[in-house]
Amino acid sequence: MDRRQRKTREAIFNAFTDLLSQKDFSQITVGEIIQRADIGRATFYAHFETKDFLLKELCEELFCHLFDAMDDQKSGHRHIFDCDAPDSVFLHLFRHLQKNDNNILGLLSCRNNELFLRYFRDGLRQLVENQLQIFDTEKSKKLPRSFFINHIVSTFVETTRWWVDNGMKESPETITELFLTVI
Amino acid sequence: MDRRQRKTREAIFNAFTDLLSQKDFSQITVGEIIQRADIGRATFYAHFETKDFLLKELCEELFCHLFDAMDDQKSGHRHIFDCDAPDSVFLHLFRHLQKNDNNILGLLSCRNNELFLRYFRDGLRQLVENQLQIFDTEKSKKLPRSFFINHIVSTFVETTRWWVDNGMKESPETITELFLTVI
DNA sequence: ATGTTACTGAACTTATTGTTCAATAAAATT
DNA sequence: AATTTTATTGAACAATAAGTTCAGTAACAT
Repeated sequence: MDRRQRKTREAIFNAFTDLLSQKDFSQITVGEIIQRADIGRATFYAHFETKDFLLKELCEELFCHLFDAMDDQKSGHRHIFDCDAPDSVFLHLFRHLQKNDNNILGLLSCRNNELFLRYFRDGLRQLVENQLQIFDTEKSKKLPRSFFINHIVSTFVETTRWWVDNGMKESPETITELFLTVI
Repeated sequence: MDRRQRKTREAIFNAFTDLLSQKDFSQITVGEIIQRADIGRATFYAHFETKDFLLKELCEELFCHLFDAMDDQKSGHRHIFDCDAPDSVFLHLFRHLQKNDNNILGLLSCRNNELFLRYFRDGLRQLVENQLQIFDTEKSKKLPRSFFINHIVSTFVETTRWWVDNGMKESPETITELFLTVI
């Protein structure tokens, strides 16, 4: 990819995440983005069809990065639900989130958009589906599969949200424990 | 309240819920609302400052109605977590939702707005907080209070969402059971 | 009957979106 | 090094929507 393209793309993403941490997605205008990114209006539209697509691509970058890192580590780990096991996928996820390399948490905070959460959930859902065979307990067999997956995903998202909204005082280990307790 | 005011207010609410069941909140314009409600533009703004306030007031009406009905029945019911008990608050909630008197479910469906969900959660949170003393189990005592409340509320919302998105094939009783199983 | 309040409709300003295009600068190709 | 391709620019443009204003009219209350 052209260096110029990479640079403007980066500039747009940076400006956009900055703005997202300050205000709701729906109130961010293209004008603000290009002003902060210091690029021309036409350039923005050369890269992204709409603001929605910008969010979509940003999410894809962030989440693919996050979930790919998980996928690398998942093979061979059986005790996904043993919170003492240092290789718990969920613990890894919480640790990655805590680092907050690319400001995922800013976006996850409650003032932000449903669209963003949808991408996060979709990524998680895939991850959980891949691991599902591992935790067939007596309890889970009574439940419809999609319901059960949905519940795990939702609980993970809401746990993370609670964590962020309360200042992330707890360690990833503690949060993983809380999460596994309620599951 | 003036009959004229009541009528236009009603007309606006009706037009708005109609539109909400068809498309996302963010894509609904004031123009569409007033056209469908058959009122003047200035009239709309005489009633509601913005589209956001319209949603806010609509939610307040719907949820106050819903949760007030619950409050009427809550006193004296101790076995809130016993799903066989016919007086389970959650069962009542699911039943009320199934009736869908005022199209809450249309609004709850996944394509709709975060703002709407926030009001729903707020109402639920209050309800759950009021009932919290009832279910102090060994499990729940280990958890931070706000985390636990949040978890119950989230699980209720997500259960309902799953129910709606899957066509509401299950009876309120079944859903209550699923809900209580994962809690 | 009179005064008050709510609705109307049309015109208007402002803000935002998304497009177009000719000019320019950077990258790739020969 | 010269040439071609590609990305960016900036400004102008049309289209849509938000929100305001106000004089005129209809409904309500006393």
